[in-house]
Amino acid sequence: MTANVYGSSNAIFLTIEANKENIPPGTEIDIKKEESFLLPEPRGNRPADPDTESLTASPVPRPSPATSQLSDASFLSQDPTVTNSADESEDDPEFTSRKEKSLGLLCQRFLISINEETQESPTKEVHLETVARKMCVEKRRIYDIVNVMEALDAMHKTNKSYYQWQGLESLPRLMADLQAEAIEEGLPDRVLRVEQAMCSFTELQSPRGNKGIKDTVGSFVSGSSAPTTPTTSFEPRRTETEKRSRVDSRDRQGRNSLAQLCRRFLMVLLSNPKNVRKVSLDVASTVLIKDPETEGFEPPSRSRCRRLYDIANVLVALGLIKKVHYLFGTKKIPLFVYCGPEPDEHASFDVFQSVERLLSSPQNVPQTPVIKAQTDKMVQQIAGFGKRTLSEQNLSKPIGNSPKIAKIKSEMSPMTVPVSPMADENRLFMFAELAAAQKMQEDLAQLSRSLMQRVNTPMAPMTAPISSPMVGSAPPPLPMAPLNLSGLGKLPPLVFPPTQLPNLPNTRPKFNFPDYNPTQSTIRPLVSQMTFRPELFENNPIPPPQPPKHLMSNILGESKSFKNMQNTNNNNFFDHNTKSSAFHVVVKKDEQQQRRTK
DNA sequence: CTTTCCCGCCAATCT
DNA sequence: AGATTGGCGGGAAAG
Repeated sequence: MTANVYGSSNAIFLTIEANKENIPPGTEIDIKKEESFLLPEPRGNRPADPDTESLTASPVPRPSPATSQLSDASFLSQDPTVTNSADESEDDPEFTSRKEKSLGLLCQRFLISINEETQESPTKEVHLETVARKMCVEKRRIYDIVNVMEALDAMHKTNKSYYQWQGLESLPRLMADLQAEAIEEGLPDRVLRVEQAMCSFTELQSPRGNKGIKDTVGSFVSGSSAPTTPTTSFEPRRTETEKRSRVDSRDRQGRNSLAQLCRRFLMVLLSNPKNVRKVSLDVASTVLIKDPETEGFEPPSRSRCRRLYDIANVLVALGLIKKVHYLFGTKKIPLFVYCGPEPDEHASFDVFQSVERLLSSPQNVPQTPVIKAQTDKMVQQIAGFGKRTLSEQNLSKPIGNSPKIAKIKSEMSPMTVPVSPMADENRLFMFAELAAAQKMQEDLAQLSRSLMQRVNTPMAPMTAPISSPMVGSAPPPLPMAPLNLSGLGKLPPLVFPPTQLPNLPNTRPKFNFPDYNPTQSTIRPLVSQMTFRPELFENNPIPPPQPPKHLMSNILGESKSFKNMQNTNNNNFFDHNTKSSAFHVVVKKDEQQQRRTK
């Protein structure tokens, strides 16, 4: 009696109570698509913004011709799962849903526009005004995207309102740089500390008290860190204040600028080894926004975090990261998972292909007729663009003679890239890997190995490189290994659950992505199940956690939910009769819509 | 209710 | 001084 269905027309989730024994807390589920790709919710009458209207120059009149008509609510019918929500079917031709205006979608349209613009300009220069006009958005919005593009070295300013498009082919290299920079800066270390601090917050809040051992539920987030680059353990060699700012000096306060934030965000993700590159929103925001020395581990203010959403939306649109949710008790903790190109100085990346695939996926394409037509067009253009401009260096010869808009369904180019049996959704996000796959595949193990050596850190009980093929019945590698990091002597050890993970069938293909393996994902926690030992935390330089102010997921303020939970559900954190069981699995529910009643 | 994030004010910078 | 950029946070939509 703990499954509850919720969602809207475009995304339905089924919350199922999981078995505490079988499904580790924090099981990663979801696969909820990013909003940018969800279909717009037809909402009827909008209140009609009282104030805003008048004053602000709303440069962008109404909905763009392209999107204006998505009034058509008929698309709703196409999702049979949608049974609830009586709020649909309202349509107002005038009304543009919020989702249509999302930064993510905008970003994709931006790419299209850039394409068109650069076609006429051999110098690849684009005029922002023009682009903005073409996209029917106000210039301000374009800046958000441009800033991120700048951070990715995809474009740079040449003149007033003019930017030169440089493309994202060198993204792998950029990633390699960022990764190196992150390591130099000791970021992995920092991330780890923040995670541990968060962990302690969580721990303390456990209504069960924290004496226990296995009391950490859903533990902390961000799954990342640990094995992570054994990277840890290096003192921030501050030798590089200079390279710190690759984003040109014009950026205002640097640290808080969108561009800077974007790069650092990627750095945080890249602080982890392949396949374990994920961070929670709160950890990310704390690491990125707060000052390591002076601001402690309290998640930053709400407003300071908003930028992170902007960045994430753009990165999602580019297919560089995806967003999933990790369930922690009643909360869904957002995790950002890196799925961009593997850092590699020599590889090349094809964003357009990425976007193409992204858009080609029926699951990510809003299926409203209008939107669909729109995205189809985008796909076409992108396909063309990609061919024209990236042809040579395209690593993805696989698609060679492929149809421009290949409907990349479930079996998306299995012939070109070794793909493990994974859910479509999962596979969808692998496109970036796929782009550079073939070659990379062979180098991976080696790369990661060399990286580790380079960092020269003891690799504790981690028996095999994360990227190594799964072997027979060996238990899948945990995303985190017991820590034994030289630089963290003062940090309390993290203890893993003693229980053995069930063996997996030994039929796994040679090349797989543990993080995305459906089978595995149900038995292995995305984020560790580490147990935090407060008693070992004593001499820790890290400021002891203050009275918890928030839940993991609620970095933006106090968590009322949690308070309630503390008060009312105090003695049974795992109360299975509560809607908020600590163990829930959110399953994207597309096919069967089992509304359960309570 | 909480989370996400669009919108546009307005200040810092540039021309 | 006017124009560009872009930090920032209010508040509404979405969940």
